[in-house]
Amino acid sequence: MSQKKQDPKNLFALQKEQEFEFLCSKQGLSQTTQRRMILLALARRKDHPTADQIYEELKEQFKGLSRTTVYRVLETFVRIGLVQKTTSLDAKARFDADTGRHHHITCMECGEVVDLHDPLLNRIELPEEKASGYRLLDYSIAFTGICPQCRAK
Amino acid sequence: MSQKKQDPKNLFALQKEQEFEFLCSKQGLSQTTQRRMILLALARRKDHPTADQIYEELKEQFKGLSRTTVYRVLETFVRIGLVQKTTSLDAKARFDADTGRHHHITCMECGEVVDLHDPLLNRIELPEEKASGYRLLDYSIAFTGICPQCRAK
DNA sequence: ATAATTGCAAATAGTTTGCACCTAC
DNA sequence: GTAGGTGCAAACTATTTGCAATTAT
Repeated sequence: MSQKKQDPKNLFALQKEQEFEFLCSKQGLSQTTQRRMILLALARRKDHPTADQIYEELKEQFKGLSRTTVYRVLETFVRIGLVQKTTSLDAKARFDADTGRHHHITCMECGEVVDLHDPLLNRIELPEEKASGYRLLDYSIAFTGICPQCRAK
Repeated sequence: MSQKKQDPKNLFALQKEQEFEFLCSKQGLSQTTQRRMILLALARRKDHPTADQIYEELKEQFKGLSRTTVYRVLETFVRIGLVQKTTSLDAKARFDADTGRHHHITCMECGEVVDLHDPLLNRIELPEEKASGYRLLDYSIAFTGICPQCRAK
């Protein structure tokens, strides 16, 4: 698979591509066509696509592309810090009987989630709707960290 | 299925049970044994279990319980506001090429996620480690709201 | 009585894995 | 040349759905 690309690369995408090249060399990862395409497809979008959405977007132009590769490449990108996942480590739904405003800490190592109650953090005022166009209802702060057990290791 | 319960109900669980009874009457929902058990199991825990974890915990004591019911009951609880989901509406992994600190708005209706860049929101200081025991690394604020398209409806 | 709820089995969706072939370095 | 990367098919895990049987009100 090899293909000329006529992508409308915006500045951000260009920047990401450089970061990609740098990180690949640094970590000894191959700069494959698939990785480049997947990164550019993601960088070009302003929403937060799922692996499947990226695959659907690319499969037309890049016939041989496999869904598996998209999943694998995206995980690699997360690992090297080129991309981030916006949902929890393991994408299972988790439930909480506490419906009051409170915050969560997710351990980066083991994925466990605990509550954080801190009145100081409940005073954030909802940003103006102007920029987003959304009607904002509530918020919750998602902290990432390392839990005591995992720190001990 | 019907069973006496000798649960170590803490205050919070007791409170939740009352809220459950109130919401059920108000919304014309049946107060089934399953619903009560699932709610108490969740309220008793201080972590954020998945539907499967709740099912695994309960299946010993309540032989006939079905995994399907646990999934359904938890979704019902979320719908009536008795419980909240800590992960995104659809638990698929979503990716973002922007790895700088920024925040997200998720539409409650359609599940779409967009970025929110607001320097004022980047000044939250990481709470002390004392309470949690976690080493905190970063955070992201998850706003919930209704997107412009869904508002229009 | 009757409408809501449950359990079961089967379907679906998202994601991961094993392995042979391919490609970047 | 060779280690790493990819594609395919098949496995797996989380979740949902159709439907008949059961239960709450």
